[in-house]
Amino acid sequence: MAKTEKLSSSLEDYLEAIYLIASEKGAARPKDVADHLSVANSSTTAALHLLKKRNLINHKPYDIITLTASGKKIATKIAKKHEILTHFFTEILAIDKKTSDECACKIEHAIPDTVLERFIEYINFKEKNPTTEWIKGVGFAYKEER
Amino acid sequence: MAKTEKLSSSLEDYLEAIYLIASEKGAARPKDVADHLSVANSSTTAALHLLKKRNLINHKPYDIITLTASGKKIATKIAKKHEILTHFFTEILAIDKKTSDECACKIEHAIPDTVLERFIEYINFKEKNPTTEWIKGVGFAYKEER
DNA sequence: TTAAAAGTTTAGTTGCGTCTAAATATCGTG
DNA sequence: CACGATATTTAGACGCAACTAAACTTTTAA
Repeated sequence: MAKTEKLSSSLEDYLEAIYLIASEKGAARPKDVADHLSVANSSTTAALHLLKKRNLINHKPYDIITLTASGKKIATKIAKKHEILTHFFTEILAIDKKTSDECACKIEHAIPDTVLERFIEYINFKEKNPTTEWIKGVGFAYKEER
Repeated sequence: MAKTEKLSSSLEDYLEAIYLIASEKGAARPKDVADHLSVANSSTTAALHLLKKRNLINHKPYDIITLTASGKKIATKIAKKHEILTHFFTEILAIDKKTSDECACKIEHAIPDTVLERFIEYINFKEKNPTTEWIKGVGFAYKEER
């Protein structure tokens, strides 16, 4: 197994972009990634070298970019974080889509898995029990049980 | 009025640290700041130069650090963001204090004022109306009224 | 089928934020 | 009050992530 040092926010952004583009149109090209992230093409090239060195993507010069198995695993997790956070902002805090997306994009790299889990549980709880109180119920139950 | 370019996350951290230390023990010294942020003393010196250039702090070599009026205004806002986010994590998501603090510290720089306001309103609403549903009530009311 | 356009990479630069090492200043105590 | 401990600053370096400009490759269209 390759070294699993934490990715920088920047590299996470590139990986996520590749994942989203590939999901949408089959394969990602450097230009797509650069456009998606609003960076210069050469910045993407540099990032691709780093992601390839970590075995997260497959890429030969002038060719398309695909995710390796471990790259896909990480990218999926990042995209999910983004999605959950956006959902929380739009559906719970009633914030507009654009702002929600921007916030999610910036903070998704800083939210540990354990905290994301709580967001998910909280959202699910709210949606299944719209009239029940989480704070004094499940919230406190967590504090005692875990 | 001095140029009001957005502070980097890093400089916001230094400013917040100075504010917290000063609140607690009257005046902040470079060493206190360095310890608080777990950085080298010389990193703090560099940051102090930048904050002074922006007229956010008063500082002469080998002397204590104080906040200017505008520095205090910004620092207060950052500290408040931190406090609100920590409160949300601990009281709403029932996350432990340490993790909550770490998360708040990382994301406080990325949350726009408008979003923070929603966090505050949401927390207040939950605490005043523990059995009422925000999502289908006030949440949707916001969407219609604003 | 070839020339222009579009995409990609390389090379070199910059800014920021950190670090270590070394120089300098201040503080505290014998 | 002087000297050792502690704090602070300066100097110099590094890594990261972006940029521009220029070289090179691929695609497209006349």
